[in-house]
Formats: sequence, C-alpha cells, structure tokens
Amino acid sequence: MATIRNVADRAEVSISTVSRVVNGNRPVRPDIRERVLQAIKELDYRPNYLARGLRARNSSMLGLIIPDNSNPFYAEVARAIEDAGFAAGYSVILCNTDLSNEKQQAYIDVLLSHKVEGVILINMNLVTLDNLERLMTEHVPVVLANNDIRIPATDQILVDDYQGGYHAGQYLLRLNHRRIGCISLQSQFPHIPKRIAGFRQALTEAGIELSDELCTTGNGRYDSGYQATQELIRRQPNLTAIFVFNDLMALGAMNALRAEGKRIPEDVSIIGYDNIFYSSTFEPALTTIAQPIATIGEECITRLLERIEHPDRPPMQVTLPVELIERASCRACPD
Amino acid sequence: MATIRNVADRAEVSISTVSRVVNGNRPVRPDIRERVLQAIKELDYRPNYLARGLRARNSSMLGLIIPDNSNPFYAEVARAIEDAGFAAGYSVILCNTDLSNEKQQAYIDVLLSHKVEGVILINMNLVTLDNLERLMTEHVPVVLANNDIRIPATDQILVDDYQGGYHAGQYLLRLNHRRIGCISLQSQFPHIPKRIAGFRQALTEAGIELSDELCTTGNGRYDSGYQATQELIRRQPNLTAIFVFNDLMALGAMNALRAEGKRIPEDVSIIGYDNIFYSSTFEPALTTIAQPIATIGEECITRLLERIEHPDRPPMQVTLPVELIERASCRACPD
DNA sequence: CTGAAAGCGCTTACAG
DNA sequence: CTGAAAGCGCTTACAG
Repeated sequence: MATIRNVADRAEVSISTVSRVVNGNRPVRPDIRERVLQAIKELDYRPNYLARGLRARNSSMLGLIIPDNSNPFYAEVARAIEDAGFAAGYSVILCNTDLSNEKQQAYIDVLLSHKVEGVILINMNLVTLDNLERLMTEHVPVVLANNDIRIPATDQILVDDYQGGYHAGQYLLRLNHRRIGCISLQSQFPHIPKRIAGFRQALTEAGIELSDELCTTGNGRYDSGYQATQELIRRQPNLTAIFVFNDLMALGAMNALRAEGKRIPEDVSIIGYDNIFYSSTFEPALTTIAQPIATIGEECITRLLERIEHPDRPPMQVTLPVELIERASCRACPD
Repeated sequence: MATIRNVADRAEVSISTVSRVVNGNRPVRPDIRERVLQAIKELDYRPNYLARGLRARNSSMLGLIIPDNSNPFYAEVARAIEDAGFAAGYSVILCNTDLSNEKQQAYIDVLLSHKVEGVILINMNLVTLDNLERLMTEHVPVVLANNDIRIPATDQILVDDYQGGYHAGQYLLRLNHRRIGCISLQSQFPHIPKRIAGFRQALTEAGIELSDELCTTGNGRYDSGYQATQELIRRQPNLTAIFVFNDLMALGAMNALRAEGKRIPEDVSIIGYDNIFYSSTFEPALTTIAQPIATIGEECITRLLERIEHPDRPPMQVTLPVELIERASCRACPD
C-alpha cells in the first residue's frame, strides 16, 4: 500500500510537507496542499498508525477491561464507550477478564505493549493493586468504574450503592413487606457491602433485622439467581419479597419462584438492580434500582479523554445517583 | 519505560540478542539468555508492539465489525471471538456500525491504518462492495459471517437459513396451525430471503399460501417486534401462530400479544430465531430455531487465523446447521 | 551463536 | 512556508 514517500514523490514535495497536510497542523501553501491531496486520493493513501504512533508516542487506541461483554450491563456500557471513543478518533480494544486476576494481568501487559493511550477498568478485580500500579508507573491514564476503593491519582466513576440498597429496602417496607430476602453478589468489590449496608439501614429503621438466614449470594449470572432463590425459599418458605442485586439474577429468581408454584408479585415481590434494557421486557416487568448505565459509559470515556488531554489535572471522583424504577414485580404485602 | 536498548545495556549484549531471546526464534547461549531474562525482569521490559509491528509487518490486532455489541446475538459472538483471539495472541478492536455504510467505511479505514492482521465482518451491510474491496486490495484477510453473498477469495461462515425457515414452517404446521404470521427482518441481507423461501416452501407443501397480509418486517430490535405484532393482529385477528425472525423481536411479540389480552401459547404460538441465551428464560420459554452462536464466533476466528497463517489456501465456505429448540411458547392449534 | 547495520513509515525540531 | 535529517523501538538479513 502507498506510503507517505509515494505521495511525496507523486506530488513532487518532501515527505515533511505531506505529513503537514495530512495532519493539518502547520500551514501549507494552498496550491501545494491541493497537489498533495490529489496525490493522496490517487494513491488511496492512509497513514500507518504504527509508524505514526511509534514516532509521535500515541496510538489512537484505548483499552476497555470488563468482566464479560455478553452480560447486558457491560454490553451496554461498552457500547457507550465505543461510540464516544470512535467519535473522538480512538479505537477500543475489548478485553474480557471474567474477573480472573491472571487475565487482567495478561491483558494489561498486552495493552501496555500496544501503547494504548488510556484504559477503562470496570469492575476490576483488585485483590492486589499490582495491576493498577503497573499502569500508573507507565503513566497510562486510567479510569476506574464501579470500584469504590480510593486509589490516589485515578479518576473514578461510582454509583451510589448505599442509596441503592436503602431505596430498595424502604420501598419494600413501604409495601408492608416484613420477611424480606436478599441475594447479594459474592465479590470483593467494596460497593457491594455498601449496598448491603444501605439495605440493612432501611430495615433497621423499621425495626427489622436482616438475618443471615435471609441473605445469600450469587455470582451475578442468571443461573446463580435461580439457585440462590431455591435455597432462600427452602430456608424461609414464608418470604414475601426478595431484593436481588442484579437484574439477571432477578430474572433467575422469578423463574425459580414460578417453578415452585409461586406467583410474582402476588406471592412474592421481586426488586432487582441495574435496570438493564431487558428488565422492562420481563414478565412481569421488573421493578428495579436503576444504575445510569449509559451515563456510566459516557462518564468513563469523558473522564479518560479529559485526562489524556490534561494529564496533570487532579483526579476526579464522580458519584452517579440511582433511581427506583417501579414496574410490575412488586406489590403491597397483604399481611 | 524500558526499551530493548536498556535491556541490552544492562545485560551487556546487543539488542539483536535481546530481540532473539524475547522472540525465542533463534538460538541463544543459555547463560546469555539467562542474563537477558534477568535484565528484562529487573527493568520490567515489555516489547513495544508499535515498533515491532512497523518493522515486522504485524500488529497482533484484529478488527471485529458488527452492527451492535449490545444486541445479545452479537454480544455472544463477540465474546467467542475475543476469547479465541486472546488465546492466539491477538487483541480485538471492537467496531459497531449500526449497519450504517458510512460507519463501516470509516471503521475499515481506521482498521487499515492500524494495520490489523485480519477482520471479521458479521452482518456487513453490503449495499456496495467498495468497503470489502478496499480490504481485498490491501490483502487483509477477511472472514464474512451471516452474509450469503458469494464473494470470491473470502472465507465465509453461513448458517443454513433455508432450513431454518423450513423447519419453523414444518413445526408450526405439525402443530396444526394454519393462520400463521411472519415477522421477518427488513434488510439487504441475502440470507433473509432464503429463510423466507424455506418457510414459504414448508407452507406450500401443506397447501398454504404465505400471503403478504400475514407478513411484516422489523429491524431486529425488541420494540419493532412489539409494533410489528400489533400491526399483524390488527390485520388478521385470528392468527394462531407467528414466526419471528429473531428472539428479541419474538420477546416483543409475546409482550404485544399479552397487552392485547392474548395468552401464549394458548391463544397464539410464537417461534423465534437465534436461540440467544435469554430465550430460555422468557416466560413462557421461547421455542426457537437455534443458530449455533458460539460456533459462529469460533468458526470466524478459526478461519481467520488459518488464513493469516496460510494466505494462499483457497477460501472456504462453511455452512452451519440450525436446530429446532422446543420450549413452551408453541402448542398444538385446537382448530 | 552474536553483533553492527539497515530500514519499517512516520513526525518534528532545525535551518533556511 | 518547505526540505533534509534525526530518530521512535524494533527485526532481520548479513558477516563473522
């Protein structure tokens, strides 16, 4: 394929001049610029980003590290990031880790070798901070989302999990529920305990204790929501409501309940978390605590691009609000 | 960060030697290799892929062009591709096009500039072949999936859409349905007409004509399945079954039917297409024609890597089979 | 088995 | 406003 050299020869100018018209960063005499543009078109020239990146120390690439792009939550976030990245002239490398520390590490090495200009880490498994530190020592701009651990010198996008848990609790209480189960997420993420704390606080204010017996955990996937629910109703058959920590598991919960002959919401109310697109299409439509999914993605990329532009600005912490979305999976407890 | 030069200095060897131990492609005296390895570790050296790629004419990058990664079908395919790509040492650049010709074109230019070693195109909008041709002239290996148009010198992964349509038709007929609607996909893709042809053939064999009145189209998304269904039952209130060309629209169809007070499958049977993961979790669980989603992804990447290795092997066309998955959304028509 | 040298395709001071 | 030259960090013949 054509190189800058070929263009220069055809336009009878130096490669410096070609570079200038391609990048448009220095003045070029109009007639010469025309000649160059003409040659570029005739040769179908496209700059080699490998060469440009090597020389100019930029790669026009971003890394996106998420647990699993086939999970609708991450899929939606990834979409927002890809859109905005593309608009800003960046390509995004997709990295799935399944929360495995080894895969995270391997991918960070790869991204570093590719000389990405920044990386977005969503629900990063931070059992150790080594991975993050490697990024920091190389001075690669990083945005951390959904990871409420204070990392100095890193932009962070958080969602108000305490409020999320609190709202869910209050809502169920307002509907007169008293025997409330909870399916949380088994994870090392600090935002999960906060969500539980908010939930517990709401119950405590109503004089209800969140007993261990009524709490269980899942891994976030449909199946685990199904199983956790079976376990929960085995332990406490008189449950009237369950707060499930993500919509996918909530869907599993609804199906498990149905398999036991329970109706939703007549027999058991279910409230989810996330508000993935599909939650509104479930039958019954799922009442849930909405995370601002698209906003999370947009904030991630906005912060990252900002930091690439201005590496020395102080890091920001953005906390996004949650919102209760009332649909059809909860109803007032008759008791 | 450390460069090959730093490593060479510390290990007191030439950069050629460092390169050889890093790439492990030429023999190096064991004690020297040890020294180099030691220096690499001490300096936390990682090769610069920009430099390597520029020189060696490889980038370790692949492009994945899909309509929308937040659609579960593509999300699942993308996941399979990312997994296998990573395992083979490639990073994948995620490109969403929303089927826009402009975006496809823009992304292909970008991928070419990044010097990707290959690109996978799934449901590429081929209103013009220009985009594809640019890839061909640059000799970038290409795999085309879900695009049943004969492109010489291109590997293609297809699914047997004729059979898919035929099976769906036969199944509904076997259940004694006679007034069958069809929500197909508005698209320029050649596999869609084939699917319709298979469906029509099944009906024809049973002496039933697939009238235009019973056919409509959607864009593949949930909402359009919902709307298309409203339209269909307005036109023909006595419909007993609908064949919907993807599961997402089928979900929309079920909800639209319910909103009209119809029960599924008692009043109307629904059969979908794709077998995305969620279709088994719908209420009722969706009967559908399964595409081998993971296999499509795996075949794409296998073919692509194969072609990168052996550019001169004749292109292959793989046609994958579909399978009827019987679940709960269809039942025998009482008529 | 090892090293010196050329060169991949660009950008960017520098000199004019 | 333009061009010659250096150099980004590698790989790979080539010579030894």
